[in-house]
Amino acid sequence: MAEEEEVLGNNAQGRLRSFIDRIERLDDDRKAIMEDIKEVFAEAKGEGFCPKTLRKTFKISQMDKAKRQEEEAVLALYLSALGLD
Amino acid sequence: MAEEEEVLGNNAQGRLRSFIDRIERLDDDRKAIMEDIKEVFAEAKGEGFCPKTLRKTFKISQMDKAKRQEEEAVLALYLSALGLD
Amino acid sequence: MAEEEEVLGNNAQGRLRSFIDRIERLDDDRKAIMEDIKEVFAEAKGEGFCPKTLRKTFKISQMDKAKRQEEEAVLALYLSALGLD
Amino acid sequence: MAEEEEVLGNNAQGRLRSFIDRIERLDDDRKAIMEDIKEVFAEAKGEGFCPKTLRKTFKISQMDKAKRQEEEAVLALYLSALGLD
DNA sequence: TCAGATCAACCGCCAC
DNA sequence: GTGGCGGTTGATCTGA
Repeated sequence: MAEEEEVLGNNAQGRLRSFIDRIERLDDDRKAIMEDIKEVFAEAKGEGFCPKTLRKTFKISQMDKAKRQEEEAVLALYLSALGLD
Repeated sequence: MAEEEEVLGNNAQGRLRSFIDRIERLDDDRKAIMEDIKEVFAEAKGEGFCPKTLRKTFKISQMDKAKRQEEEAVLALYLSALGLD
Repeated sequence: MAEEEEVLGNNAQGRLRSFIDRIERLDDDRKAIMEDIKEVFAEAKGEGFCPKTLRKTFKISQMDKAKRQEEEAVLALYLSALGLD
Repeated sequence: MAEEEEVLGNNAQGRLRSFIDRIERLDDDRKAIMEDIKEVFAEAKGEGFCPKTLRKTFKISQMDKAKRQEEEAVLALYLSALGLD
């Protein structure tokens, strides 16, 4: 009946450890996937595609079309007001 | 013999589509994992753990992994300060 | 009484131009300072100091300023871990 | 003839301190300017301008026009290849 | 020239 | 509903 480590209760302590472990595993998976994504961009670059533009393209493909056009309209408005178009 | 959509060449166009698709799939996986992580935090919160502290705890547990490497870096720093690099 | 350029209103247009101008000036200042910083590093390098190590040294000197606050944060973390937050 | 702190030589040590001090001062200036910039954006927002678009506008105003149009052309090409235009 | 690191901007959540 | 905050992303700069 030791008292050490009883601040949270052994039960809570075990749960805490379990949660942290699960998070760690999931986060490792996440990092692995991000590596994979980087590889795809690298491969595309190796075939002559511009990585920066590729990222923009992907982002736009994910965006709502209406919202995208609305944002572009506001931008065009500002640019026009400054004579930059 | 249509000429439309030939700006990139059919080949390049197919490659582009393939790359974007692969990225999209990987990104979906990534998002799914992030959802899982959120669920773990939510579950922990449901058991009375403070999510914010949990996050700090996880971060610190990761940092401690990195600590050894940081110590190496500090060593290198001091060596460098002595012009021994 | 021309109507062109009235999409934002002349007033808003002038304000926009003013904001952009102010930002531009400030950003120029910022860039100039960053050039100065680079010059200091270059000068130090010219005297035999390792720029990379110099950067780390500077960063550490700044971090130590922040250390006290970090310690407060750690205290709060532990309090939180005990459910006392 | 004390030996302490002689690793770099007193001279080099003084120079090092001087460099770090200069960098610190310049960096403080830089941070102050960034605060000013943030204030301008906040003020613009207070008058109804969209901060995000404002930032884009500023960035474009700083870009070389030719380069900008070239980048947009590549983006349009990719989007077109994906049928997203 | 390119990969890697550093840093500022954006975007969600959370608390108020 | 709003403001602050943590995390993520994107860009810039350094060093190989």
